[in-house]
This record gives sequence, C-alpha cells and structure tokens, in this order.
Amino acid sequence: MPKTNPGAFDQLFAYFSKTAPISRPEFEQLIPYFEPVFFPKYSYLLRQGEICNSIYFVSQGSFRIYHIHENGQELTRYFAFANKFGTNLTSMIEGSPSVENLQAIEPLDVLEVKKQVFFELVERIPQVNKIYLNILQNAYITSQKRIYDLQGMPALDRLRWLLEQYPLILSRIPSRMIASYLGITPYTLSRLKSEI
Amino acid sequence: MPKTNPGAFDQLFAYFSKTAPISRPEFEQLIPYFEPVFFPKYSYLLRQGEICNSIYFVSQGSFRIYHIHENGQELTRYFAFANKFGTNLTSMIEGSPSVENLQAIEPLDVLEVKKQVFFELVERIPQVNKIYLNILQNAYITSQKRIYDLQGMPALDRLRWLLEQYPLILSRIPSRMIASYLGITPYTLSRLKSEI
DNA sequence: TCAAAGTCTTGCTCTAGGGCAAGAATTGGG
DNA sequence: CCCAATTCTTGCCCTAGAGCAAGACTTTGA
Repeated sequence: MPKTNPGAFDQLFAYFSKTAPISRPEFEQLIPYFEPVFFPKYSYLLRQGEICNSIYFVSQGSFRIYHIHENGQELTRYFAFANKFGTNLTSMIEGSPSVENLQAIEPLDVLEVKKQVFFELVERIPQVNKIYLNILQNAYITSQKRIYDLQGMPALDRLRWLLEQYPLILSRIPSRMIASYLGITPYTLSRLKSEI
Repeated sequence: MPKTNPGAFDQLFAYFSKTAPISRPEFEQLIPYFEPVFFPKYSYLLRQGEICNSIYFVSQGSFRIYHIHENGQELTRYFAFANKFGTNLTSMIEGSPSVENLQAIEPLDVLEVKKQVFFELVERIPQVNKIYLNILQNAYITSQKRIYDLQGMPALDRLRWLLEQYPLILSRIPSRMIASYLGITPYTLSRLKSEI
C-alpha cells in the first residue's frame, strides 16, 4: 500500500485560501469528504464509457484527459498538474457516459470527492459553491484559449504556445501525448523539436 | 426606433421554466432588470478590446462570437440563436478586455442584463444562480464538443457535423462566417458544398 | 544486467486544403 | 429597378503536415 502525499490537505487549504477563503475550523469540517487516493503511473481514474462519479484534487504527479476517436486516433485535451482540480465535468454534470479517459501519467496522489457529496457541498457550503463556479469558469476559459490559440496556428507556433504554458512538459510527459494535445502526429512533433 | 420583439419575456419565462422553474410573481420581479434592445444586422454588441458589461438573451435573430488573429484571419466560435443566452463569459467574469467580437448577423432582438446586476441576481436569486451555472456548464460542454468533434476531423465531416446541429445555417448565414467557424477557407467551403 | 517492448528520429512520398486570380451570382442602396 | 459592391465559385498550383519504413535510443521487468 503506497503511502499518499502527506501535504495534500495543506495544499487544498492553500487552494481555498486563494479562491474562496475559509476559516481553519470550517475547513476541518470538510476534510472527511476528501479521500486521499494513490494511482500508479498509467493507471486510469476513469475510462471512456464509464460515468464519472468523482472530482479529483491533484496533490502530486499529473494526469491527462484524452479521447479516442472511432478511427483510433487519440486526442489529449487537458493536463492536470499539482494543485488543480480535474474531472470529466460533462459526464459528472450530465450523469452521462464519459467520452474521455482520465489517466495518471506520473505516479499520482489525489484527494477524491464523490460526485454526490461534492454537489451537496456545492449547495450547502458557499465556499465550495465558489470553488465550483471557479472550476467551471476556468475550465471554460482554458478551453476557449485552446480553441483560439490552437486553431489555425501552424504546428510550430502551437508547440511554442504549449511550452510557454508548461515549460517542463517535454521532459515530464511522453511525446505521443503532447502530439495528441497539439493535434499533430508524433512524427511532426519530433521534427519540430529540432526547430526549438 | 424599431420596435422590439413583443414575445421576448414569454420566451424568457419559458427558458426559466425548463432550467430553473420560477413562479410568475417571482419572475415579474426580475423583468425590470432585463432591458429589450434591438441591434441592426451586422452591428456590434461588443468589440475586441472592450470590456464585456452585459449578458444577452436572444429573443429573435442571431449573433456570432468571433475573434481576429494578428495575421488578420478571423475565427468564429459560436452562433447564438433565439432562446439562448450569449456573452463573452471570459471578459465578463474576469473584467478583462474582450478578445472577441459579438456581432449581430441578422436583425437582432435581445434582452440585456448589465453584468453587475446579473451577478447580484446570481447571488440573491437561487433560480438565477442555477441559470448561471447552467450557462457555464453548457458553454463548457459546447466548447468541449467543438474541440473533440472538429479537431482532427477532415473538413467535409466537420461541415456535416455542423449541418446536423444547425440544418438551416447555410441558408441563414454568410459562408465566410461558417468557414471561419469550421476553421477552413471560404474556397474550401465552397468546394465542399458541391459534395453535399 | 540484459533482452524485449516501447518510443523517438529521420528520409521519402503523398494528399488535403491553402491561396491566387478571374469570372459568376447575389445583395442592397439610391 | 438597376448598378456597384460584395460574396461565391472554380481552375490552377503550392505547401504543411500525414503516413510509412527502418533504424536508434530508452524503459521495463525478470
């Protein structure tokens, strides 16, 4: 049984502090709803077709969200690194089968909140409501940026754009996944790397 | 002074009814916050660089949200038809300058709510809070669909995909704008039309 | 520690879609 | 109702990036 990251709740408290400030005692009340879970590298938090029943706060490591098209080609939409919430929002909101896979790409420590619990907290605790609004807003803004910044831009510029946002990404994450995020083939990515 | 669509508030009430049911008297209380406004064809609700100060409920006509890249090329991200809310969420949420233009593409009747008023209502009126959550969720889901369904798909399939969602769009809206939504040139769109 | 499996690079060829130009069709203002 | 100004179509050529194949380089696990 691998032991999970001990600082996780401090990180979560810090997250609250900057998004929806909360007193220590109030925060302590919430702790029982967040369960520390460890996922080995390349294991799945959720697979295509399943219904997403949890939301995750990453305390260490990273995971990605990706989809496999009918033609077999794979498209990565999001990388979740430390101190980010991540889930399949669409599936969680609609209760519909996920069209996405959530996969750990490094050994991953998360705090998991069950969907039903989470939505109860959203209703009951104003700070959690605010956190949820914030998650939705950021998810939205991120996906807008992705559309504008990637569509119509040549592949090299897209790579540069990604490196600006995640300078370490090329060393942490397999190229395949990066290529699938940028919407290019690994061949092309490999060629682009030599052009900085 | 063109007169605005008289059924607007009935449409808004219908929208509430299916998203966040509200009693007639409660609804009447909200009416003063929604101002009917008419925009002529091709006029702008908001231009790139301005801060978005309102959210709009379309009662008749349509508008689009688009962006102009540095290289001059234009990218349409969203078409808002009757009975949809539309705004530049990012600019409205962050108070940041809009990177998008909102432009009427047909003679347009909207109900306008000022941003500050809207956020007050979101705090104060549970049904409006729910509507707002719903707007964010849908905006998010729509933009996810756009990413998955458009990225990596050949242009003809993308066109078919669009026509499934908006069968009338080709007859209502100039091709230029549709091309810029699909991320292809008007030349290519023109050629594709002949292949159904 | 070494083999087997996966991943990355790189040469070559091929194709979807871009972009120009010129003509046809549509639209709208006077 | 007609002319001017857009917008749409289509022939042509061109380019970015796809895809295959073969070899190099890395990981993994027994």
